[in-house]
Amino acid sequence: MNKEFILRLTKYKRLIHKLKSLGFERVFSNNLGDAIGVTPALVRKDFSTLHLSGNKRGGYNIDMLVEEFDIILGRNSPQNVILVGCGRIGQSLMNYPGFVSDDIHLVAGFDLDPINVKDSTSIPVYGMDKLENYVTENDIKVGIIAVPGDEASSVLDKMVSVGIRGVLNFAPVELKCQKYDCDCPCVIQNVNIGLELEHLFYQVSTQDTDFTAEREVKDKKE
Amino acid sequence: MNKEFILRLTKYKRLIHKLKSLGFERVFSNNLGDAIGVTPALVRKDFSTLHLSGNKRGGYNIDMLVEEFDIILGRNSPQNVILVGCGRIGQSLMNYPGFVSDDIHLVAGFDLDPINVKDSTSIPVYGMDKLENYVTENDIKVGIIAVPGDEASSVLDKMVSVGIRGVLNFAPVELKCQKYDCDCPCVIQNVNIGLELEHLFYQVSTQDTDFTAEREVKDKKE
DNA sequence: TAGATTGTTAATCGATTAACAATC
DNA sequence: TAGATTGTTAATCGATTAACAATC
Repeated sequence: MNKEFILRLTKYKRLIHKLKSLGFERVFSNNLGDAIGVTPALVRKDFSTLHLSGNKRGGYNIDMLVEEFDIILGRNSPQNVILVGCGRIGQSLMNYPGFVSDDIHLVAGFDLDPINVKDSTSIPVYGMDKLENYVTENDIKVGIIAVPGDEASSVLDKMVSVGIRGVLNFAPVELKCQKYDCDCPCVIQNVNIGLELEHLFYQVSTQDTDFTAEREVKDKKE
Repeated sequence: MNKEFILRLTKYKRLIHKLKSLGFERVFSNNLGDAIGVTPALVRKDFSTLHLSGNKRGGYNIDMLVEEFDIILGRNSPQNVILVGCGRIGQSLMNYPGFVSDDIHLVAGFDLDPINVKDSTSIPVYGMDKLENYVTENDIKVGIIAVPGDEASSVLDKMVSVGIRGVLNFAPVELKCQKYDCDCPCVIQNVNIGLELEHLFYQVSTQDTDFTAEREVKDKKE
């Protein structure tokens, strides 16, 4: 539900997998908290919310956690993703090494431009007309958009209409799913590189300068 | 300070620029709130925090807002960024169209591998040995990391040591600035594509299924 | 047993919102 | 003036944390 909460889940899961590979058999809430940067109380609260229980003295069983987190995070169903837009950004995603280690499979690419429709990599690239069939036949739920900004919105509509429920958008426009409004059946995550950089510039410029000082002055007044 | 707050600032700024280009001369807190999806009260609070004041009946002056936001977000100093790692991801960033529209200038690339050191695009690519000189001479504060995961950490150290204060990391490892600990002089923003996709899978899988239901049952008990 | 750790409740904290006096 | 909008205070809300009883 909550974004921070989901982020923690993913971190727990990764950490737990690492601990298991190191041979740990149990772990305490304070270890987990230290490692992901939260208080032990929050770890226990989160686990309690997820109905994961530990032993009053022995902490949490690693094997149980691994198993439960795989269920919670849907790791037992295949993590298949398609990509729409196989230009430069799309092509680098097809070669992104992070997917392999995360057990996410980029299974197919789609593109309007026939120039990009080729099997230059190990991932097949089809024309947009094949999208609907592929998605329904392979029960794909998540897709990546890597098309130019002006095509992004219509590509999104198309994807939603064929059944995609989650979208990671790299096009430099902020996409929202408007069709079904609030009750939108598609989750969209925008990765806006320009926006991220603007954040950074702002943070760097205010890191140790007047703005912080101004706020402190203001805070003291209160 | 607050991440949400900074995100809003960037949204305000973009919106205000758009409104100015449409010929608006003033705008009200409720217009701004509607457009960026927050309450008018929060808009007024934010503006108040930033010492931006409006007229009791005439709203906020667009020209004033444009000018002030450019100052607040550091838009009057050049938004120059360097890139370390000019492999596939790096190269697609060099061609990323979002930078142009955001007025961010990717001014140079650096790479360890001499194969990537060439001027294939309009942006020059240097060897890593040139990094320090370039950064100091051009007073660069922000950089992008697009190297393989196992090189990311040492590249970060190098960048921080030559004076980079903000980093956008595309390597599939979560980077933290450890050297100076909490008092870290470098802000790091990790763009972890695998993590984003995992979020999506999780959200899609729980969108309308048991987990939400379970929580609701639990909430009712309370 | 004594010590340690969970699970949960109540307190805290911070961000957002509602409400309204001030005023253009 | 009457109406509309700001600026700010107090209330609300939700998430995090502290604390501690239960218990292994």
